[in-house]
Amino acid sequence: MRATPSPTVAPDTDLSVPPRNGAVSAVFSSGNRVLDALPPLDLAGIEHDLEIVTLSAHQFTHSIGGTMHHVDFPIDAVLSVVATLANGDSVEVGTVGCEGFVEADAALESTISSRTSFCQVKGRVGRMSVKRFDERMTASAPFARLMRHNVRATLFSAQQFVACNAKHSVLQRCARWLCMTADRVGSAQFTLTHDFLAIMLGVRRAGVSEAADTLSRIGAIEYRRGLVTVLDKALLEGAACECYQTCRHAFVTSLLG
Amino acid sequence: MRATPSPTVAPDTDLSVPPRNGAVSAVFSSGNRVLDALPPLDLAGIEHDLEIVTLSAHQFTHSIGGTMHHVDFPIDAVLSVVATLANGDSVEVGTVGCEGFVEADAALESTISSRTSFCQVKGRVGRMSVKRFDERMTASAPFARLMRHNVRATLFSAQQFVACNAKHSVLQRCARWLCMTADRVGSAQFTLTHDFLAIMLGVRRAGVSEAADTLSRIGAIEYRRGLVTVLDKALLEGAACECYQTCRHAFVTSLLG
DNA sequence: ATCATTCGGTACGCAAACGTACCGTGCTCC
DNA sequence: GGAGCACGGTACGTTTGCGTACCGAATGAT
Repeated sequence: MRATPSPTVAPDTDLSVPPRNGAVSAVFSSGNRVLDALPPLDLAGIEHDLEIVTLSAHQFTHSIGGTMHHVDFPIDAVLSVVATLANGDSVEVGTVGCEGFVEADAALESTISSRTSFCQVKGRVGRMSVKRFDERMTASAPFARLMRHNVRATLFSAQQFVACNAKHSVLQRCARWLCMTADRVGSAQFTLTHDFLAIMLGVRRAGVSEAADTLSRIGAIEYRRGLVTVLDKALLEGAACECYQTCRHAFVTSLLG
Repeated sequence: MRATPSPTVAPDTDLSVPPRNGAVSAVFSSGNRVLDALPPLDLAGIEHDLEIVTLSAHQFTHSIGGTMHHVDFPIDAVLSVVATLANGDSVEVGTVGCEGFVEADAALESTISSRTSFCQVKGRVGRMSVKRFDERMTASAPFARLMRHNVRATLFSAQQFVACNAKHSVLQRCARWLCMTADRVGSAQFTLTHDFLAIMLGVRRAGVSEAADTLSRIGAIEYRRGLVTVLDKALLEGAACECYQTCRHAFVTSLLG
């Protein structure tokens, strides 16, 4: 499931996938950083509320306007939240990996999905029913606080992308996206076609191909038929706009309570 | 304070400024639609928690990273929430009028402002201390619910702007902004320089001038040295992208409980 | 009344990104 | 092994918007 990590991606990057503890560990670890940031008492029994679901690429998890039945806490899957415009174009408005959950609405006293979400990079999520989620929001102040802080980071990120889309180049945004996703899958390698990244960024497919070519030439990535490999994370970060670090910081902070 | 309404802007537009009741009315009305959507019991005594502050144009209300001392519920002022990029450019990531409040962070268990906000169109806000805000969040479930639903609409809007900035033209975005602001000030006339709108949209000043010229030619607006007048709202809406209606709908819905 | 400043109309060349298209290659499925 | 398809490299002309600059008009200050 997990690709061989590239030596240039530190396995303990703040937002990368934490190792899941086996039976030898005294403390349960879900693999999702938000849940794992809970105090032990508030994490207690959470394994019974989580169904581990393996999502395949492009599988939908939430539909705009639909009733939200469950909340997904990604482990090594990466989900995309998209907005669909009147002409049918979809643009990614948020990416969620092990540092967050889908959807934010659940923490805002709503049971209707305000956006459509789907699996961008295949992997596992911990799935919790909205009922259980609500019960925990009510019963556990630390749980509620953590979820709300995560929503804050989600809002912050969306706001950052507003500015990013207004001001930064296609190359910068491509690099940013790849950085963010590399952190989230916790691996230097993941599947992604130019076509899909183009849709997510709201640019041409050819534009992504050009950017990918540039990033390959400088030795930051390698691209082979839908499979990206991050060869040099530092170089990739250098090509990305500051939005990568800014958003990353927002999520790291949100986990600190 | 309120300019003569243009005949083409309905005075009872959903998001426009509601009339403030005088002593003749049995029910207190704050002039902010979120607060006024509260059940009478939960609105009780709120006038003692609100200080009516008149903001002048470009006056800051919240600074990124700063401690949040108060929450502002606009009455006829319009506030802008901006993101500042590494090169110093500021881009508007949210606009708040009588349909909302600043800042969302207060409803997400945070007392640190995650963004900078300032007054875009001069007018009044109802200012509540964070302490009182928190007390009401705890004491009144309807209050908390309303605030959280408002945050949901704020997040939705930010996400919409991500897609909007990726896909819509300067003309469409200018028209959208003017529509939104006209609703929020509840008047067909307000002060705004091309320069400022350009900064907010993240485009050139000259680009806004061109768009304003186009909108003037079709008879949608009139522009005179920092003073816009919406002559034909329907025409203006026609020039705007769908994001105007989409976001408007999100906020209207958020007020319904 | 005069002056300085703010604001917006307009224009120039330029760069980024667009829409589109064509084609080769690698993969998958018979 | 061959057919069909998905994917990406590349290229064309076009459009949009950028950066910049200049100027005149309206406004406000002295």
